[in-house]
Amino acid sequence: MRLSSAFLKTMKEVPKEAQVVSHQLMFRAGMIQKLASGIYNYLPMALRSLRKIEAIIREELEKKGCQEVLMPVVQPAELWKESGRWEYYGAELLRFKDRKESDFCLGPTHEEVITDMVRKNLKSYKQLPWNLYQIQSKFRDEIRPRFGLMRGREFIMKDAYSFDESVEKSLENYQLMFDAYTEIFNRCGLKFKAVDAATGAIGGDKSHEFQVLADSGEDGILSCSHCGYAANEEKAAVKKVEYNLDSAEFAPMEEVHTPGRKSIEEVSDFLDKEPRELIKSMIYTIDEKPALILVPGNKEVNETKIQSFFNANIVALANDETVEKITGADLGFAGPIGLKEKIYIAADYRVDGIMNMICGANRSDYHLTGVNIGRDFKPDVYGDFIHAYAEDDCPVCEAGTLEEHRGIEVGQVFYLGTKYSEAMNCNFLDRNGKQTPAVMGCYGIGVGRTLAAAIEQNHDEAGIIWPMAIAPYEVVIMPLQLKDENVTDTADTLYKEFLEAGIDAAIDDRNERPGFKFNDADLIGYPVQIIIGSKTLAEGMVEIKIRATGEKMKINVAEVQEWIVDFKAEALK
RNA sequence: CGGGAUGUGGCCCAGUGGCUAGGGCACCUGGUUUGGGACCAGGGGAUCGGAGGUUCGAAUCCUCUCAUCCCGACCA
Repeated sequence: MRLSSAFLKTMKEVPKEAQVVSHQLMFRAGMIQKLASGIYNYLPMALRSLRKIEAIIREELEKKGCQEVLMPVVQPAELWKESGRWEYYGAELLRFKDRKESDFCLGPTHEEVITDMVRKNLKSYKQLPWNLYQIQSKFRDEIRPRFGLMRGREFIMKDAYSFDESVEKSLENYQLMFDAYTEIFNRCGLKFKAVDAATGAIGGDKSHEFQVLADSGEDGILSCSHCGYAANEEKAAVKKVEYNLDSAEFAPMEEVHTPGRKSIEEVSDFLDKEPRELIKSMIYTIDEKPALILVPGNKEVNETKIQSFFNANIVALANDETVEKITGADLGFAGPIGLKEKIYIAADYRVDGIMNMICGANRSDYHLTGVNIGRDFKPDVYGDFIHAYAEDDCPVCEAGTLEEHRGIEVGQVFYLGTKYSEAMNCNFLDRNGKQTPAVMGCYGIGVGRTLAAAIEQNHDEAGIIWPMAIAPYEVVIMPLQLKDENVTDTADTLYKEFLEAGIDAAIDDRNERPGFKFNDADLIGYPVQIIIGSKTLAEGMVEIKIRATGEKMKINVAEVQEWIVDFKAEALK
């Protein structure tokens, strides 16, 4: 590319709306332009990098036997009604009607469409496995788009869907994709962690996220200091046995007057007890059915864990009216004993270890003390319902504690099971001639977010520092004195040689002063700058600057091409 | 959706009742420059987010509205 005619405008100043580094640098380097909130034009520099990421994705997926397809952005409501998601996907799904008043939506993801596509072709187990992917624009009407390409509304995503005849085969596919993702992000030059993850609205019950480590990341990751355990903080398990207050014996259960004391702090202060001796009793609505969740008073309820434990679509705190109806008391005095309505009681494992606990009495201004599981009540089920935090003990090994990092989720793999294939009758004849739903997995990579994450992880005060594999151009040739024909001729010759040698080269032939070109080159972040100046060239040399290290060297003109080919090969290893 | 803030040329900002709305960056022309975002001179570009109102007079005050950003809730 000759920069003199490039569609490129760099900026010294940052638009004030750009808050994170990747957003600022992409603006300044002339890579993106905002069209509306969370909706961007990708300019040539950005698109070149995006295409390179896509090429890496395609290569690695094809290696694993995936096949590329392309599905529509516009999807009919019927399919979404069939899967049940038309109702509960919520406002993030952008819906509209066509001229015949039929309902449509812009695809935020493609489980419905692919399942429909596959069921029309799938007859026999002999056809499987299939793993189909596409790279395409998605639209999600995010409540609060932010941080440029990190959380846009329209964004480029690679989504893949696997179909297998059995759970075992599906999990094999899951592992193949896990491995492919590891390759892909390694090749993109990113430092990342694969972590246990919650499944959210996609459904299913096994998932990993690929998190690029960066302080600006929106996700918290907890990983063990000792073993390999790592999980999204919303999913991170908590070690099972933690509390055993070890009281000598059961105390009698008594009702105590606690006027106006509602919160854990208020009650524990008032009764002069530790928060961990109290039981936090929260009434949740889980897919519209109320349930009581019990956790130790010093812990926080984790709604994500409740959602996956109950395999629920929607989990929310019950409204005040519901709580008062169920407890027969004001808000703040709920407990497991004496509820006016019989509802499901789910207790965190750690509640089991607490003796002579304190909880709400289901009577306004009263709490119960000396409550004991077994004698006074019994939960319907136990589970892990609390938030994990940094410095908690590792749930897996004996030695480690959890450490927190920030991460940018660039990819996620899900084992789905038969959630969609059953809802949408995506069946095949198995080895015994029986109709069986296909076992599915789905796998996403945010392509634009990967680009943004790469910048978050690779930049300095001057600008972007592209990893070689995803740089828009691998090298920029910078003739400094355009009036010196020796300089311009040498630059042109090298430029042609580079292109012939398969090097992505740009030539900065703009009539600008050297300082301007240096700053632009640093900002745009070409991995290598070839600087051609009259004085050095008179000695038959050109100067090379390596962006990542700042290292500069002089090299004979005749050796430049070989050098750059070698340097690129080394960088891509 | 709750809280906070901001809309003045492509970008950053000044102007908070009074003349023809200013500066810097960017852009165009001419000249001088040419190894880390040059300098001088000239020039083009704005119905001050939009609508309504108050006023002799509104970018400035009031009402409504739209858009954008931040925090939260929410979210593969």
